[in-house]
Order: sequence, then structure tokens, then C-alpha cells
Amino acid sequence: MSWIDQFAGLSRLPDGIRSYLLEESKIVTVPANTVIFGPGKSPESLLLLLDGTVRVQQTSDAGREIVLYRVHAGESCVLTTACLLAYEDYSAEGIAETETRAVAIPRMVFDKLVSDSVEFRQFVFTAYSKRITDLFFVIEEIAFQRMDIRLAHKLIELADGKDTISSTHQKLSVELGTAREVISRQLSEFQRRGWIEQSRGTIRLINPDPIAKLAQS
Amino acid sequence: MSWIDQFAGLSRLPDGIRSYLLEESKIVTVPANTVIFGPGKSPESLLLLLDGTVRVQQTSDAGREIVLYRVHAGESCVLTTACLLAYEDYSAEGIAETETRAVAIPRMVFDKLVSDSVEFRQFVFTAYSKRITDLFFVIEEIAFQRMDIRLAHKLIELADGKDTISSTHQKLSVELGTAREVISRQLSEFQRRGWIEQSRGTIRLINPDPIAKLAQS
DNA sequence: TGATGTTTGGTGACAAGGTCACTGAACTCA
DNA sequence: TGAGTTCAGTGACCTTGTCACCAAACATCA
Repeated sequence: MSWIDQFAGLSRLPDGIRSYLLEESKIVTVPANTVIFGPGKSPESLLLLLDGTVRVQQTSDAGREIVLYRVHAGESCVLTTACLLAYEDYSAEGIAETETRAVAIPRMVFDKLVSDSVEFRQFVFTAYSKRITDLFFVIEEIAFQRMDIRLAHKLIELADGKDTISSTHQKLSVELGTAREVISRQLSEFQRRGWIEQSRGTIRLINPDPIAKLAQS
Repeated sequence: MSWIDQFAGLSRLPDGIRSYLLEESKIVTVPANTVIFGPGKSPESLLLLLDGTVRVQQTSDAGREIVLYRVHAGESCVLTTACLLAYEDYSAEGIAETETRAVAIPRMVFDKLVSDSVEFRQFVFTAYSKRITDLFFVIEEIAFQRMDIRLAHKLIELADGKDTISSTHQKLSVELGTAREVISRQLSEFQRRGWIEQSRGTIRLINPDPIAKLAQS
């Protein structure tokens, strides 16, 4: 069983393509907090994540940041392929949040696969479709959603079933593209309502139900 | 001279591909305000615009709208190819703003071209790259830019060198993903400063310089 | 262990933007 | 010409963003 089986969209690759892919790609490991790509550092390979997560974020001229999306294990940094083949930088940067293991498919190999395999094309364009839809969702959220709802949503997401979150108010503000003070105020309010407990650098969800309820309203 | 020469990225297609493309695509004309694609109406073809513009916008559950980007003559609705090949809807809709003439490349032909021509792949991925960068820009603007600056920017863009703009406050608010009242207030302020004159459905820029200056700050 | 610098978070005042409810003016069209 | 519709203006109020601080928690090192 090779890594290919971790990617649903690739399981149907015909044998020839499959062995070509296995041969020409290699598995890389990058430590946490590595900048994988960014302005002036265009990617040389398409990455398929086996372990870890990559955070893709953007920084404005004024230095404010916002998280655009995350790439998780089993997914690919597919949007970077656009510049991979177009030889264009894009303005976002990708950062490994944890130690990350990934399959790297070099530009030339990627191009050949897109050319040779309808299954691979399907895989690539499906991934595109999902990411672009994600981006539309982010735009909608920023433009129209209230902050308390967005924060509740993010807390549930970051907690991921557990009850404590290790993050600073500052980091949360970057997640949502807002100011630190706004996060502090909202969290105080959640605390006042008995939903959470806070200490420096951590948040404990002591009553997650109303948070989840708020999140999906 | 065929329509192909209106698309810089396609001019280098080899003859075989070129004639295949000419043969298998057809030129379509749609009247103004046609919904070209949208939720539940996934596109069957990639469109390359010869004339007119297509507005791509999104509507939130609460019914609020925001314009994501526009496709102009000489450009392609390339993001739709993601769902074209992935058989997925996406949540945005595309509307012809004016009568629009376009080349329609059917799904199967698109797939074959992507497979057969490195030049066509380059064209497609370059277009992707540009659009995605646009989306990042939109996100940054919504998240971090002041309304007066964004509005000034939009007025200059819509004026396009001329001095009158035909648009309602409502339409401008959709352009910027904000409320009509906000636009009304901002425009009153611009008027108070002697930058514009307003009448029902039109805005005249009587002093565009300070508007342009505000736009790029 | 204490002195010092850094990171984190709290706060109040104010500005900007979004929401709501309502008004009237300008257009359309039978 | 009159009724319905579209468009724009307004004030009150709420949410969010900005600024200028402060203080507590933590890290470092002599």
C-alpha cells in the first residue's frame, strides 16, 4: 500500500501512470513553521500532504494578516499549481503549522500527468473547485457575517472535539482578519456567559453547546 | 485572422491544435442580463469573451450580494472550468452585463486541449493564476480597506475615463459588499466636498483628481 | 534571586461601518 | 393622471475597528 491510496481522487490511476508518479515524486519532510511558498518564493512542486497542516495566509501592505485556508493531510496545495505552471508569484504565503510530510510532484511531472491522465486531471480540477469554493466562503464570511458567530465557529473548529485551545488572542485575530481587541472583547463576553475559561495562551471550552449553536446561526 | 488572435495566450498554439479548436468551438451570443451559470446551473463550456463583460457575484443566505470579479473581452471564465471538469456546482453566479459574444469550448474539447497542448495548459493555468490573485485582492480589500477608499476606487474604475457613471447606490453597494445607506452617506460626503454631482441613477465626477488620489491611498 | 525586557491581554474613548425603520421624491406605465 | 415602483435621504442605535495606554505573566540572564 503506497501513499497514493491516501488520496481518494488518485486511487483510480491506471498502473502506468501510477508507477510513473511513484517514481518521479518524492516524499519530503519540513519542520514546523517553515515557509513553504510565498511572495518571491514560488513553489517548484505540487505538494500532497501526508501529515501535518499548511496554513495559507495573506499579509496586507499595512502589515495586517488573514488566514485564507488550510491544507490538511490528504489534500493538496493545488492552487499553487496555477503559478507553478504560469510562472507567476502569488501574493499569499504557505506555512507549515506542524512538522509536515508531503509528496512533492515536480513541475514537469505535474505537467506530464495533467497531459497523460484524465484521472489526474479530474483530481486536480476537483481540488481546484473545492479550494475556490472555500475562498468564496471566506469572502462571504468576512463581508457579511457577525464577529461573534465567526469567532464561535473558529473556536469549535480549532477545538476539534477537545476542550482546550492553545492560541493567543493575537493569533485568533489573524485567523479572522480582525483586530486583537475585538477578539479580547468577544472572548470576555463568552467568558461572562460561562462558556469558556481563559488563561494566558489557552482557552477552555467549559460549555461548548451554546458556542456550537451560535456558530451555526 | 480568426478570433484566436484576440487571446494572447493562444497565439502560439500549433496549427493542428489551432484548427481543432476552431472546428470544435462555436461562437455564441447572449443578451444582456443573461445568467450564464449559477447554483444549479453548471456551465457546459468554457467561455472566451470576444465582446461584453460578465459579472461574477455571490449571494449570501441572507440575500446580500457581492461582486467577486468581472470577465472582460479577451479573457476567459476560467474558474468555471474547475466545476466543468469536477462536475461540481459552485456557489457564485455569472451574469452577462451587456450583450456578450463569446467562444464556447465544450467540456470534452477543453479536456482534450488540456491533454494535448502544453500551450493551452499554460493559457489555462495563467488565467487561473490571475483570477485567484484577484480573489485574494478582493479578500484583502474587504477585510482591511476603508470604505471611502474602496468607493473612490470603484468610481474611478466605473467611470473608465469618462465623467458620468450610470449606477444606483444599491448597485454600488453590491459592488462593494456593503449596505446601500453606507454608499449614500459616502457619496453625500463626496458631494459636499465638491467632487461629484448626483442625480437619480447617475453620478458625475466634476473633480476626479482628489477621488483618484483618495483611491490610491 | 532579583532586575529587565517581552508577550499577552484588559480597558476606555472614539471613529467607522452596518442595521432598522421610516420618509419623500422621481420615475413608469397603464 | 393616478397608482405602484424604484431610488435616495435621515436619525437612532449597534457592532466593529483604532488608538493609546496599562498591568500581569512569562523569559532571560547576570
